[in-house]
Amino acid sequence: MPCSHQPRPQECGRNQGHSVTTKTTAIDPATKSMDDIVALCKRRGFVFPASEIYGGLNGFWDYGPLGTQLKNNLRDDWWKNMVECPPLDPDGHPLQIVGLDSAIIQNPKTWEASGHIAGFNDPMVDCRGCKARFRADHIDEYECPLKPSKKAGDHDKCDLTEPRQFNLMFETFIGAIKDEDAKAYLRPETAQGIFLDYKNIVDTMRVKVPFGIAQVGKAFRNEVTPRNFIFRSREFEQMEMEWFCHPDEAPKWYEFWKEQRMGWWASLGVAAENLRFRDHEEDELAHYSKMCVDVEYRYPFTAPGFGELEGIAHRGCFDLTQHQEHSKQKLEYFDQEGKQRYIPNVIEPASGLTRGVLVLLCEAYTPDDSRPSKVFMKFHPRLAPIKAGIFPLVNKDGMPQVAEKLYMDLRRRFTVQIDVKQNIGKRYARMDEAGTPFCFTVDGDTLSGQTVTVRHRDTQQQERIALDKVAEFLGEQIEDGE
RNA sequence: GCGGGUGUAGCUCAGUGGUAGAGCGUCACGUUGCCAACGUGAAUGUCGAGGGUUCAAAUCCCUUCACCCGCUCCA
Repeated sequence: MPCSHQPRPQECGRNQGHSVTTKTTAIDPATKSMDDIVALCKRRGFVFPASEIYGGLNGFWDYGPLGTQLKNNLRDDWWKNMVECPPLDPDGHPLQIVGLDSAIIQNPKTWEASGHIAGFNDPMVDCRGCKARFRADHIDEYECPLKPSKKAGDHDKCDLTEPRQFNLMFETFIGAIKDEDAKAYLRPETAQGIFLDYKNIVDTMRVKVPFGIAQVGKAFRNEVTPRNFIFRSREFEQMEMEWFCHPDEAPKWYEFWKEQRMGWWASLGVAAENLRFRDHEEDELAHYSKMCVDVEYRYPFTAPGFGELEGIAHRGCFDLTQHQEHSKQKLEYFDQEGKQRYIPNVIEPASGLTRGVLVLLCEAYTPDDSRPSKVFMKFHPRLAPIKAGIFPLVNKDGMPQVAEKLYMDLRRRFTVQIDVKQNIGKRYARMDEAGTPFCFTVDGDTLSGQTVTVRHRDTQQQERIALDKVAEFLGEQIEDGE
């Protein structure tokens, strides 16, 4: 679960020694307009407002055909790097991480144990005079801007509303009868499902501490103010991994995962200057956390400042201890070699998948007045929703037939599109907005020389390659990037 | 939740009480010889939604919803 934080000025946070080097050619996000990005997302089928024909629904978004593909590609890359081919430990051995897909609705006791029911139900008080809202239990700390010399506790009683409950968890009811006994919650984070299945996994999967359990899935929070496109929505998707380790080794692994996670984001083509770490101050740490650092991105709406993308938290033994107490099930780990019994500590890299999609969209968005589309989406080829467009230069002289054959060939391995309509420039322009890194064009020389042109999205340059090497070319480009 | 702004075709917008419009995009046919070319034709709207005033409402009034900005909130 990403940790909470207050926005801070840019100067307060600095990259703290991560060793990633990325070429610094990125466009300043402050020059990108969120309105333009949102408009392109709709125009090209990345993201739509949810239930738009009924006027939409605040805090909910649909991922269109290209957005879904982009999100799946990001999710798959995370899964591959976390579960299927996890990083090597400092000694060069592959880490052990297994996958999980737990239920969205769990026994409600889960959320009592995790602290969410207590933490999600802060009674809030509004001041009618200065329109401020604050926690009822913080009433003495609050300073009213209208009466800066006075504390909120000094307000006239009639200025303050009664304390009101704000429940940030979505409630639902199990079964057809809607009463308190049937009340349940949509999970506000995916992490707890991992702790609930921790014992099952230890018992069945032959894992030994240290090991990890990874999960990708939806989570729901009844946010007070959904804002900034898909940055804060009420239904969102998380990618979380809980790393279980010996308490003595937790600080080491905390540093390890911090570096790993930053490295992964950089590997997706996110410019180093738009990423940074920000350590949480002691007073902003969540109830469960001993240490927490955010990976932050410079979003167009936060620039020149940064906003949260992923949180790496040292959760100590809080969660397993809580669940052990509440469930009365023994969740200790027995170390055969060390002959010791203990509750593992947890390091949690938790990122927002949908927030990651937003980062990819913002980072890829590249205005370019020199081209017909005026803008193109510079996705890393590995993440691009469409890998290549296949075009006959003109729709005659046998070119469509050759293009069709190439398409039928490539579609088995890659997400590709064929387009025979209208002129070639229009087709290139559409692919620029979709962020398609390559276009293969069948022209007159294809018929005689068995070659096609490759048009590169970022440079608009063309080169000629053999028709029977196209699949190989595409495979290499997607593996290595451009 | 508070304050301000916006809402008319897929997009950008015009229309201030009297038959719903333009450009771009989309689609079809023709054309095409590498970057949204051209010709002809076509589709697309309860003017965000609901209610009210009026002979008549995109236009005036009320309510509501969504989005944007600023607060607030974000375990």
